[in-house]
Amino acid sequence: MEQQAIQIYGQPLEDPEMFWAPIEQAEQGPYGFLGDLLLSIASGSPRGLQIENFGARDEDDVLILQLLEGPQDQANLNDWLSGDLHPSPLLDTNAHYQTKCRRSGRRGTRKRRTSPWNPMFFKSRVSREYTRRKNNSRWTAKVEILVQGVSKFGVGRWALLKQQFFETSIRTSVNLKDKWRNLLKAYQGNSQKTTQLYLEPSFVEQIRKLAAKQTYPNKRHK
DNA sequence: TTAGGGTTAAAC
DNA sequence: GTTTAACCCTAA
Repeated sequence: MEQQAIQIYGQPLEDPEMFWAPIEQAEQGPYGFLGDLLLSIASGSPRGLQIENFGARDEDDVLILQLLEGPQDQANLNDWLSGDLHPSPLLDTNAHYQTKCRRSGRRGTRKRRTSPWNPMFFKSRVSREYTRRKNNSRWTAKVEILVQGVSKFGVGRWALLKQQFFETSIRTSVNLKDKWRNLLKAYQGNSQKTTQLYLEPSFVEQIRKLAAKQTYPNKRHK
């Protein structure tokens, strides 16, 4: 089957797996953000376009906006990128970020790496760090669901947990596993004084009990 | 698919 | 400069 090359600002997109960029929401939320626009690409062709919410709303949920399946979708893609369908700060995301997305005060949702989505970027080689790493959105309320899932399925059943408890979440099964490991590091045994995430003491106790009952690491489940 | 070491950016 | 937590890599 023929594959239409994807173009952004007239530049052919090489072969990244994914790009992301912030998009503004029409009505201002706490951070003037609706979320991140993500373009998934597989084997040189667009596979999906979605919004990844974070900050302003539930940072874990993913809203699939549109699946890009046919050649006609290139037009839709261009509309999205040019801001015809949605206001987008793609041309100067850094300024956008600095002025609108900065949080002050103690700890909060982590900032994301500034989006590389601009013409300059596309003229040069696409680097791995920008295409692969989606860094640092903080876990918040969903930690409770993670613990609930672990208590139901046990430690190590991450794929099952993902399927049952985090179906629409951006968190992957590996993310869930990593988060559990971090929770244990933070709350198991020793001091809690350097822990960044505050959890209710009773909730911390719950984690400790689970950890004691079922130590990590655990043996593999196929 | 999971366990566990490694890497990174934010927080301190 | 050090620590924390999110994310990456990959053998088995």
